[in-house]
Amino acid sequence: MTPKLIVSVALPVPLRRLFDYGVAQEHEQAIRKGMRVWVSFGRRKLVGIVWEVKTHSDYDLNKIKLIESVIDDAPIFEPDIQKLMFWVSQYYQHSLGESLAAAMPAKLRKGEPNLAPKVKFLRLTEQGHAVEESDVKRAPKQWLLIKELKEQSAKRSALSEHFSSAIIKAVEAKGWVEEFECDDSPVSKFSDWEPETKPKANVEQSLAITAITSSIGEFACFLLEGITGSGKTEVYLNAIQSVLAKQEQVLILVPEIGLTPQMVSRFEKRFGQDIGLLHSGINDTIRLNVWQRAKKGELSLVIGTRSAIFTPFKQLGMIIVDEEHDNSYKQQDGLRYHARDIAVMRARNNQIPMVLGSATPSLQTLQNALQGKYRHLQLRERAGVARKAKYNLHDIRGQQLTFGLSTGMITRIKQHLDAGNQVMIFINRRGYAPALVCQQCGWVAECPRCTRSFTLHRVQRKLHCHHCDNIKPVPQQCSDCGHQELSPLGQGTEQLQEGLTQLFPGYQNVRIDSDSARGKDKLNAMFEQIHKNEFQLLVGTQILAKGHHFPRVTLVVLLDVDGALFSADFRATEHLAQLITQVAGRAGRADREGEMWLQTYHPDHPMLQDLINNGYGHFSRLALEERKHAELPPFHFQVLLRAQSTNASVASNFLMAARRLLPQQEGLSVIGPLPALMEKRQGQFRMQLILQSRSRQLLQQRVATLVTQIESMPEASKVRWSVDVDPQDFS
DNA sequence: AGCACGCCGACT
DNA sequence: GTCGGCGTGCTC
Repeated sequence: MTPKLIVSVALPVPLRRLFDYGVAQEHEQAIRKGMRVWVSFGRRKLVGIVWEVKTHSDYDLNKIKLIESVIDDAPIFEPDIQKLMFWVSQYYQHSLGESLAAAMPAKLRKGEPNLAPKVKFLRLTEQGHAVEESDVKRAPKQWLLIKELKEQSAKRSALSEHFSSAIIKAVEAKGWVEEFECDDSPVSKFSDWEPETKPKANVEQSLAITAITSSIGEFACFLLEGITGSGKTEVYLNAIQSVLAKQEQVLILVPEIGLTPQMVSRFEKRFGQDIGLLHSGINDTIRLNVWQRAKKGELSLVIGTRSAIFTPFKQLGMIIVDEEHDNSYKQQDGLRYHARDIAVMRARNNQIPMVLGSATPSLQTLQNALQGKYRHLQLRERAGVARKAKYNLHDIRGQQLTFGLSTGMITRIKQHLDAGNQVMIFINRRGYAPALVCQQCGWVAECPRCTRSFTLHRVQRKLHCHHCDNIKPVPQQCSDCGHQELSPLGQGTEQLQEGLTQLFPGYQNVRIDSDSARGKDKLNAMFEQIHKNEFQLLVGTQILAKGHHFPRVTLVVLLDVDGALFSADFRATEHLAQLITQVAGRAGRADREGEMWLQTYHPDHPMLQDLINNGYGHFSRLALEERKHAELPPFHFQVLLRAQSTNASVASNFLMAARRLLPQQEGLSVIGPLPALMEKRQGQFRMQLILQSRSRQLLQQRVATLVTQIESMPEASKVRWSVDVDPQDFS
């Protein structure tokens, strides 16, 4: 019998189309768009999202299968997210099913029920209610627990914060207390909370707050440009307060490593509410819980990294994207979305204001602000303590370097240390040395899969390929000539740390990079130690520049700025300027101005000159002019078609075939196929085709048809290919 | 992407 | 004689 109802289902497969299934009569009443269903697909079972409920199908009704089961009794995707995700899948040219899967908490993706999680509570039994203080004279702690439970039952987890497990077990064993399960009710732990006294806003802050709050209830996008210490967070807090007062919710996006416990506690203290946190350290259970409570409207505030942009809300009133220029907002595989850009679309759909905050706005956002698409709010005054560090270029041409440091720089570091201050040194390279070379014949230890030199890690006694995670023991001899003297070439954080131990024996140093900060709380623990002045010399990569303020640091040295000046990536100078400015803003304090030194072989480079003399604001406007002349983003839009294969010509032929599908057209330029910046990685040859246009609409249309054509191309099944809209990274 | 089918080479 | 290599093709 042919089914009366047909549903189009979005499935987590890379195929850019929907699949029709029949609905058995028993499910006809229950099924609606946005619900999850189990379906059989080929030989496997998948969780899909119902995207359309209809009465006929264009597909062969004899071949159509029935839905196996309907998982949800209410849609997990409400109309606003449906609309957003449809736009996402079109904009990023990605399968709708995979896009929706990326927007779901893992547990829902796996088909687990969308039930409110049960939480264990403890309550008194009848016997327990009868217990008097005199009955437990010898067990005062037990009496305290009983007394507390006489008032009301409580979460087991909350009780175990004040009572040891021995005490809880003891009263359970006596039959006085029993466990029961209940929905996790959002009992606020801030019942006795009193709002902290709000700092008085300065003129610029007040202007910003008024501008934002007067846009509540309509779409408006603000660029809040404020140097570090200018009180951006205070502006956020005030704007949030106005949204919360209307019983609406706020979503705050933060970079991957920007979410510090200090920041969370600042929000908790101000608003006295539970805050939903979503970042890499949050497990699947809590993730689902936050998702559910935000959707029900039980959480007013959610702070999260990139993927938190997909969190459903009952009544979203504002979105804030902090450190908007940060690159961790761009997903680098699968659905290659930019959370900031989706946020703008979401705010527009929902007719709510959004705030993009940064001390160093991305050129894209700045351009939007300059041409009036976003409102530009600036905080120029330093509201509180710190003063900005003073920039200096240090010409190292013809200088003798010890561990990458000039003699003059070593003296300067010593002076700062002897004055009781901390010194921070940046080097953008992990490990001991970026290469291991044979003294005799010049052979370099190379990763066979990437044809790039291995990085020597002395701590782990391993060669490590930073492009594919390939790890090898350190060879004892050259594999070309057999010579036994292999020596490290170049310098990484490990070697610099070793050097600092030698050069400054009286001072403690610490290395902070993704090797040493592995583990979830390790990084925060190290920052804590730095604040306690347990270390005076801080060595690290970019990770050191994000999110933290170092009031004791009065000298910052950047060792390798030159790489970015001549990079093949046109955004390298933008990123360097952002790094330099961010670091400068995070060092120093009121009573002593910090200094910042950039060691360079190119002290006359116009970009460095402009940045140190005129600051980021001037630099970025000049950089925009350059981008305009070079016809690069944000003035022109790009889409990258990537292809990889074990065979270089297969990848290249595929892209050439793709290129032939594009008609010569006014306003569309096609570059390539060209090898990627990382030409070979993990044994795969990587090629790319760049499509570029002044018109986003034209580009979008051409890519859409191109992708459809590629899908039916025979060469397409022989390569791994993907589309990257607004690529941030050409590696 | 999976997953199976299918047709050719080295093993018990 | 079979196990298993990855090329090809399909998924409502």
